Amino acid sequence: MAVIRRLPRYYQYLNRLQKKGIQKISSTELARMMGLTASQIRQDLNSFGAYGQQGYGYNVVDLRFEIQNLLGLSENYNCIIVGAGHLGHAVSHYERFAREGIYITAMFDVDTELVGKNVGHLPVYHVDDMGKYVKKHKVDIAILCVPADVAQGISNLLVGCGVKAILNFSAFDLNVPEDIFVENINIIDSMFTLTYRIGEKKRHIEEDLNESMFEEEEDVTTLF
Amino acid sequence: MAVIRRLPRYYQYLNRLQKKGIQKISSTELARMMGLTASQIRQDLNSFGAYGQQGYGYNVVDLRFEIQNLLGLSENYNCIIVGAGHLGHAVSHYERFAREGIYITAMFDVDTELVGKNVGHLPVYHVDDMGKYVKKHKVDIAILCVPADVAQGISNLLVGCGVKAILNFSAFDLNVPEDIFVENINIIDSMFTLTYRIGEKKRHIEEDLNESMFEEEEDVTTLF
DNA sequence: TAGATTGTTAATCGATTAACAATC
DNA sequence: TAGATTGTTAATCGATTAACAATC
Repeated sequence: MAVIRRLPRYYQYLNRLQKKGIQKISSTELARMMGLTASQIRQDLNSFGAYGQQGYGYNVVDLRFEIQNLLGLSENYNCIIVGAGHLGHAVSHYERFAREGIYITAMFDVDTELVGKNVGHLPVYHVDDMGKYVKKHKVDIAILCVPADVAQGISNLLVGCGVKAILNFSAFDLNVPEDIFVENINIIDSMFTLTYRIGEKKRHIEEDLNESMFEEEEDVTTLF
Repeated sequence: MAVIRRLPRYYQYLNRLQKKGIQKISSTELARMMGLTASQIRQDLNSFGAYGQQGYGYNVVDLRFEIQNLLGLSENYNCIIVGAGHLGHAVSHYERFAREGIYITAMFDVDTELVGKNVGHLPVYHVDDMGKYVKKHKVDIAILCVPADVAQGISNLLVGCGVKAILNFSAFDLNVPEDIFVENINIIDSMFTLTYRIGEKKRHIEEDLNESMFEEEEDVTTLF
């Protein structure tokens, strides 16, 4: 799992290298670029198959292609956004998804102000019609942009009608059967790791200050 | 670091328990709720200080308060959003931040259509005025909602004028001095871990099919 | 062939889990 | 006191790093 979470980043960097027209890359060079160790990169890539060539390095185009395959990006995916609020709205504008074969085809909401209208190029339907839509269009992935208090209910609906995976932006830990994949993006929690680190740094500085004050005191006693 | 990433979740669950009026919680019970082991919870909490009481468990109110402090949430933070596009717009509507003392006070963009206007209750200023604003208002945290190709440039500006931490929504790995904290939220990458898992499952199913076909063949040979 | 760099094994490190003594 | 549950040490597990033989 630790390796899998690095795969999209490998893919990102290889895309850029390819765009720059760079043909080969060594684990050492890629490590330097990505802030990893060369050893880890070789270990990671090798765990999926020997994509490199001794004495040469990795062929950028080939490796990019292999990782694209590993990430399942040679397939197409149907996708919906549930929750047509600001966040759903924002995600609907990510053009990158379509370029990787991930097609967002509709949005769902309960707000009658929104239902029937279009958000960007996407139609907004009522959540009541979601089950039928998901089955008819064989939706693979749902992007959940609803408030925490309705997230579990919506999730149950989605699972019930055959969605395979959920990208969950709600601040609620969904309970799903183990064959359904959930990826959580929790903006609040991410922010809290920042406030933690700012606070921790502050505590350290205060500690150091106290220590140096203590040292001064010791110096004073030494005087007597 | 692994523990720190769990802290916001502990905080979340303890908030809910407190709201429900539950007064004490054992590591076993909390573990069940959160899908962790009781051992891990005791280890985690103990690494910050002995907040529990043997034979009783953890006092919900006290523990919640301790974790709130650990997360630095007894302090206030000034925060800006850079990039007044859909995503910046969406984040500006997160009311939870203000309730935890994280005050978003302004947005910045280069789009002259947006500059001077208001997005929600937030004024949108030009990025050229960002440095002055950050210094004047002692901005601690910047939420970066800009395209990948300008992210590093904006990051340099922010670091240069004294921002302590960046919540980075751009699909670009920022290069910052080591005393600046960056938390990445990469929606595309998160999506790719889902497509990976869907693809992996598919591969497993195909494998199993091949195996059972192979077994059948063996059965046939046994017949002769 | 010599140089470079992978693939792979072994060593290290860190995080999780198990176990139980301490103690409320 | 007995029961419950933490705090803490030791054992296990997994992930990262180091090292080097294989080989292009």
